[in-house]
Amino acid sequence: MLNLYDTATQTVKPLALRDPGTVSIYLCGPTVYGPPHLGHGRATLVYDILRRYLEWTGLRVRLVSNITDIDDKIIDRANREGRPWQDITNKCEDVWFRAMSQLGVQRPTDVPHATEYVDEMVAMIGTLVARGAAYPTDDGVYLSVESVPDYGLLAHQSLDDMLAGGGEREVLGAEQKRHSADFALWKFSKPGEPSWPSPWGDGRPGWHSECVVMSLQLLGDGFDLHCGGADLRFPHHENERAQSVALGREFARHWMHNGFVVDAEGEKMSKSLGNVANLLDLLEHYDPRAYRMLLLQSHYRSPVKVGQDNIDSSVKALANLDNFYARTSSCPNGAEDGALLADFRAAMNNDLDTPAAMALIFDTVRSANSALDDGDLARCATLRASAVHMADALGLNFTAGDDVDDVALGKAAELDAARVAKDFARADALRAELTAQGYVVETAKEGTRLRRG
RNA sequence: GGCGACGUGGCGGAAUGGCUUACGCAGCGGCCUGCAAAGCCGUUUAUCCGAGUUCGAUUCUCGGCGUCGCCUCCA
Repeated sequence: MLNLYDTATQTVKPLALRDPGTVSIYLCGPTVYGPPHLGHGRATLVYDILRRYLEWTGLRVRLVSNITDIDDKIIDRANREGRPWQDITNKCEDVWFRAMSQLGVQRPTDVPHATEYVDEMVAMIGTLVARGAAYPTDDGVYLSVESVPDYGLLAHQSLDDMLAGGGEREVLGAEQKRHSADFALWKFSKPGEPSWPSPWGDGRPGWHSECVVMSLQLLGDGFDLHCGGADLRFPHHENERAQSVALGREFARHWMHNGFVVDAEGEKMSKSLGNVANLLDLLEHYDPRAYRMLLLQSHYRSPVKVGQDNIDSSVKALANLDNFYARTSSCPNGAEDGALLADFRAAMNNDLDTPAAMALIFDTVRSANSALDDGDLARCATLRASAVHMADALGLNFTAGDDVDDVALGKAAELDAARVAKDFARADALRAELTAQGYVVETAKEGTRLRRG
């Protein structure tokens, strides 16, 4: 059973399943108005690892992750660039899923779009108004946070305390709000802006409503887990929960939040700070597995520094795992080591302790290499199968790098012949040539082995 | 000001009231090799400061110092 930190109770507790055998998860997806940044990459990788692990343990996972395709930032960009807003959202979504695919992040089981659920949102807002929890003003419809008794549950702060600080912040919205923490469920549109009809006036939904409607509709009341980046805890998740409470419906029963990506100075990387490190750049310049490896070696709730040193270190670790995979390819099929897998599960079940899980994999890899060196092929096969199986649970694939062309193979044969003939000058020249072509040249008992490095 | 998280070796990063103080990267020494590479073995460097509880604390408590996050843009 997976034990997971729950933001609401601030404790690590078992992830209780509403429906035995099936896990229902809602993950807040991106607002599609720009390229994905490193923080997006971290969030999706963390939950991809969670999903894969749950499936690996035999559970069915329904993972709903939305696309916010209507939002002020989208409209702003469309106006700025003078193009249709759908043009921006369509392109950004394409880029998003291409990047996710490169990262090895599986597509969610459901990808609802905010614009597909506007009618449902209008209906929900109508219910909230009817229940006295929401009210219209000159510029939209707002939820009254004071109608939600435990507002602040996820923020771990009372309304009064929240207002006590941050006094310099500009309060968004009309002066007509009953409470400065009240948030927009519906925003009336200005001329030329995208809009949908509603009983209160044409407009568009506020950010926090879509997730409530889509999660409850697709996953049902009292779904198992709601996830997202730590910055969504408040206000976004708090406000989702507030709507659900105001509706009288049971919302997520467990809340999971991943930590931030921080820059070299240890400060949060985000778009608003203007120090965006683009995920696409990372994917372009490094093995796409490197980011996953980096994240696996830290805990999902800790801040992760993404810098040159870190990425290089992950790339090297990955290369060593690939080495193992290639050199042990002579012992491919073995039964897995049950005790080892039990240790692995124990590590993962402890709030997804992936660093400990990776330590087990590295230990296993070393043992497998030793077994191979000792000629114990049966043990090597068992350890190899175990390592591959564990890595699979984390979405980590090894590559043998064995796409070697015939010309290179010919040179490798020449190299072996030169070594036998003790023509070492010739052998060194051939090796240098192959290395220059990007091959890792390894001398094994059975002859020279080439791998893509 | 309020709330929360956290300070472990050269870097990243787990765990733990005492047992040989993970794991990755880097460094050093060795085995192997014609030399390398790959692999294996060994090894160097650490628990922010102070007090308390305890037979014993890096781990628990209190205080201090410091870092980061949230307090209506945000993964």
